[in-house]
Order: sequence, then structure tokens, then C-alpha cells
Amino acid sequence: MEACVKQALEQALEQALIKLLQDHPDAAVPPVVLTRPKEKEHGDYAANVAMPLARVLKQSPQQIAANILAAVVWPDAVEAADVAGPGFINIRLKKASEANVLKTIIQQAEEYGRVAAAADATKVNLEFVSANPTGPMHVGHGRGAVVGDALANLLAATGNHVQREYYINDAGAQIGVLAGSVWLRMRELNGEQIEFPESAYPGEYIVQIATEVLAAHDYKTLLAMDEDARLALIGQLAIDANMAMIRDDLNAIGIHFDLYFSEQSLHNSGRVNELIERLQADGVVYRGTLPPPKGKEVSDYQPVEHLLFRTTDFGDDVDRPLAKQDGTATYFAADIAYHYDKHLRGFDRMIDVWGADHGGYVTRVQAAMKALIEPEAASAAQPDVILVQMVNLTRDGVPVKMSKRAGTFVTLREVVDEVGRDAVRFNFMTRRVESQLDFDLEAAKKQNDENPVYYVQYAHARIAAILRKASDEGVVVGEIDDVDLSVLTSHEEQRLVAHLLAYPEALLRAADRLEAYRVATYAMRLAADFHSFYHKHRVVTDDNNLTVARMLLIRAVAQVITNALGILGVSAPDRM
RNA sequence: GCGUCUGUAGCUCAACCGGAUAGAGCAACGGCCUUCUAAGCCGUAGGUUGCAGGUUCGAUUCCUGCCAGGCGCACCA
Repeated sequence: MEACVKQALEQALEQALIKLLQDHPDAAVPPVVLTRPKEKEHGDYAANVAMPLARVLKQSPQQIAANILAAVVWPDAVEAADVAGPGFINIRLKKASEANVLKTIIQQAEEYGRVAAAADATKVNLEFVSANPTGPMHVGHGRGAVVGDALANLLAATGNHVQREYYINDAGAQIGVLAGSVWLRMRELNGEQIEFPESAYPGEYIVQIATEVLAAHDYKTLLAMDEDARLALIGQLAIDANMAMIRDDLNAIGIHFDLYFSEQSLHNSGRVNELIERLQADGVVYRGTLPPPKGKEVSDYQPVEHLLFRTTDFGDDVDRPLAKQDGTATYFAADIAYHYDKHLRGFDRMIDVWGADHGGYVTRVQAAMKALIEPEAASAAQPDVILVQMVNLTRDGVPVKMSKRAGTFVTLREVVDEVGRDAVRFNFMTRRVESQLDFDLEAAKKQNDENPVYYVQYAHARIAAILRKASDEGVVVGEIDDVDLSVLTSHEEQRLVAHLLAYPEALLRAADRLEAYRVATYAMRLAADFHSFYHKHRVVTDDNNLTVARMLLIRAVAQVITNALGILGVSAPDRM
């Protein structure tokens, strides 16, 4: 298929190499990886395969490259290939076949660049956000949410079945704190004078939940209830309220999940205990005492006996508790049960998007899955964990203090409402997840060069304006197949064509590395090429052939911008 | 102390699984709107890729050691 010229070229080179290396059984065929040279004199693609072979074959890279060229059978799209520099093979594509991509793009529209998922395609489970249902999401959650959602889009666009999943941490001590906090507010609302302990959640949303609970339930009945039962009831109501708020906030940035998975359900159904029993039967669990943690002052450390999982046998630094002092299961135990459940549900691949503050947790989960799953299936059960680094929120360069207690906590929702969904999403996608992200509220609102989202959207809006203009002037494009694209000869036009041609490859590479930010980088470069073209050439001219060809070109650019922004969850407006 | 991520132009970041002359935007300076959107374009200037070694024909990229910063380090999640 034309959709990926690169792969066809790589295959052709590989065939030539196999032929060439028949006389050298000891020499392994090196992987053929094509790159796109920065300099256009170096052709459309370049291969460096000859260089690593120089030592083995005891020939100069140039000589080897020449031999490869003599043996290779190129696909039709290739115009010429030659040896250059220290031994590169530079490949030039036929102009016609390049420009044909414009017709392909127009015909395939939103499908251009996409690979449809076959029935037996990889089933990916992508867990992201998973913010605790104890309060509103902050900006850091937002970054993880946007990264996870874009990655889900990207994987779905490159031939995978993707399930988006949110793991609700609706069990454990924090829920007790949440329920207790709401109950205190309820009593306060009922006229009691309450002193709030340090441990209680201070947010205004707690008061709101308290009000809602009071409206729906009789206070005196609650008061008369057994304390555990009362807190359980209030806790569940608070979780529901918080999850409703979180879903609402996620909806505001256009994120939807296929499944919200409750941690509590794992406890209720006995799955967590079953898992612990299974591990005990496997002999990887023992009762023991952990040494005090290093490098951190733990004033209340007590050498106490725990039920420990021997994760050190599977690559971890220290064994991990499965049960707390009071005998209830740890979060870790439930999380193993959760990942195991995903495995049982038949996913071929699991991806977890976590905040960097969970980095220390990766090894133990992977160790646990190694212990649970037969080696043959281990790769599918082993989660790929993407750690998203922190977001530093600033306003005009001044750090925004994030303190729950001081009430200066900035929620994701506030940021989205202030700067807009597209700006938030795009800004979160312009950096690699490994980099910490400085997010400036004022810069994100600016509609200029400092804000790449408008730069890309502006290119799309400009194209829409040109097409409106052409329509007003009565330009008729006619049959696409009749359009003569050979008139697109300028440097700017050819750059655009080459860039459009590279879109499917860009998606595949980004998906392969689980790096959705590359799609944003791609979109910015394409927009830059378009803006350059725009300033040098007019689309609507007296020359009808040229006008029609250029209209096809810019329609294709607009389509690919739309597709790329679509992966990122950003809109492509017709007017700005 | 251990683990992990980061360190590239004054600032924010790229650099396509080791490739050809390390690139963009902002900021600075100089140009471009009677013609399809100036939320734009063109140009100038700006670099010992944190430091020191190593591997390689070739290192921002891989390895080792330092330096600096972020995150994490039992019975929370």
C-alpha cells in the first residue's frame, strides 16, 4: 500500500541485503531503518545499513552501499538512489507518486493515516487518571488524563483495540477520612460547634457533599445509626458525589472511559483474599518484619510483623506487605488483584499511566505480575508503566502555591474553564512525559506564538478561509482524478507534500514508542510549512489549473491537521 | 544513603530506536499587511549539548563516575 512507502523501501533493502550476505553466513542481516534527511539534497529517505557492515565485510561502506544498490529491486515509487557521504544510501521518490498522496488524503479523509484494527488485533488495556475519589482533580491529574487519552486515540488509530479504564481507589483509610470529614461538616451544618482536626479534608466541596447528604437523608436517623454503618453510608455517598464531579471535569476536557473499575468491588467479591491465598499456596508469602525505611525520618516506626510478598525474588528491592497491622489488605494487594483481573479479561497488553510520585511502585507491581503469570504469557501481563512528571503551575512566571490547607489549591476544572480545553490539552502534549512541565496560566491564554495550539489551529482556519474565498469566486474543482498535480513544483509545495506523506509513519512511530506528544510536534511542523507556503504563494489565481491543484494541496493539509489534532483531542476550527 | 526522571541558545522545548552543518518558538535587533485571516511570514544574532572519562568509522543519543534539580523510599493511596 502506498500508505507506507517507507516500509516498502525497507523491505526492498532487506531483500537486497539477504541476497548480498549469502556469501557471508557469519554476518547477520542488520535491521534496515530509514530516516528522513534534514537536507533535501540527501533525498527523501536515507539508509545507513552499509556503515555497520563495513567492519564485518572488510569493505568500505561506500563499496558495500554500491553493491546493495546493484542488488536492490526498488518499488515503483523510487526515482533514483545513490551513495553519498560516508556511506549513506539516499533515495529519491518520483514526484508524481508523491503528489498522489493528496488524492489519497482527500479520498480517505479522516481515515488517512489510520490503520483499522483487525478482528484479531492487539487488545490494549489503558489505565489512566485514576485520581482518588476524595476530592477534585488537580492539574497534575489533568496532564496524566490528557496524555492517557491521546495515547488511547493514537493506539486505536494504529490498529489496536483499546479499552480506557479508570481505577477507582474507593477503599482504604482515605475513604474513612473522607466519610469522617463529611460527617463533621454535617454536624456543623446542623448547628454544632466543630473543631476540625488536621487530618480532615478541608475543601469547600466537602461542605457541598454534606449539604447534599443532609438533603437526601434524615439527620436524626443517621445520628442514631451505628458509627461504622453511618460512615460506610456517608462514605459511599461521598465517593459517588466525587466521582460525579470527576466525570464532569473529565467531560469538560473531552475524556471518556469505557470502564470505571472499583477497588472496593475486588474486596467485596473476595478476589483480593483469593489472590493472597493463591500467593500463599505458591509459597511466595511469609510472615516477617521489614527494616525501617532508609533516608527518611519515620518517628513512629515499630518493628512489626506483616504478611510479606517475596517480591525480591522477582526483581524488587525489598519484600512488600500484603496486609496491614489490623489484618486488612494493603492497597498493593488489591492492585495486584486488579492487574491480574485485567490479565484474566484477555488483554494482550496493559498500559498504566501514573504520576511520577508513583514511580517507586512500578517495580513491585511488575514483580508481582511476574510471580503470578507463567513466563510464556508474562509479556502480555507485564504492564508498561508511563510515568508522567509533575506540572509546575505559574501565573506570569510566578509559581502558584498549591496548598490544600491554605485554600490556594487550583483544580483542573478551574484551569480548563480559564484557558480553554484546546489550549490545556495541546500544552500538555507539547512535551515528553519525562520532562516536568511548566504551565503558565497567562501564557496559555495568550493567542500568539507563545501558544502553539493557536498556531496550528490558525493554519486550519486560514485554509478554511481560502476555500470559502475560492467558493465565493466560483472556482470548481471537478473530478479529483483529473487534477494535474505536476504544477506543484515549488519548494514550499513539495515540502508540504513530503510532510503529508510522512504522516502515517509519524503515527506508527509515535504509537510504537507510546509517545503521543510526537503527534503534536508533527502538527506544529506541518502548520509551519503551511504558513510559509501561504506567504509565498496564492491559492486562488487566474491560472485555473494551478488554483485547483493548490486547493487540493491545502485541503489535504487541513485534513491532516484535523486528523492529527483529533488524536490529541483538540478541535480544528474553520474560523478564528 | 538507595531508586528513578531531568540537565541542549538568555527563557520554554525539539532533534525521527548511534548518523551528514544540533533545530523551532519566546525574548533582542531589522524587514513584510490597497491582494485568500499579521493568532502570520522573512532575515540577523545567539551553542564546549551540566562536568570528566569510555565504547564507536561516527555520541545530544549508549556505558561509568561526578555535579545540580524534581519525584519516591514499611504498616497511605
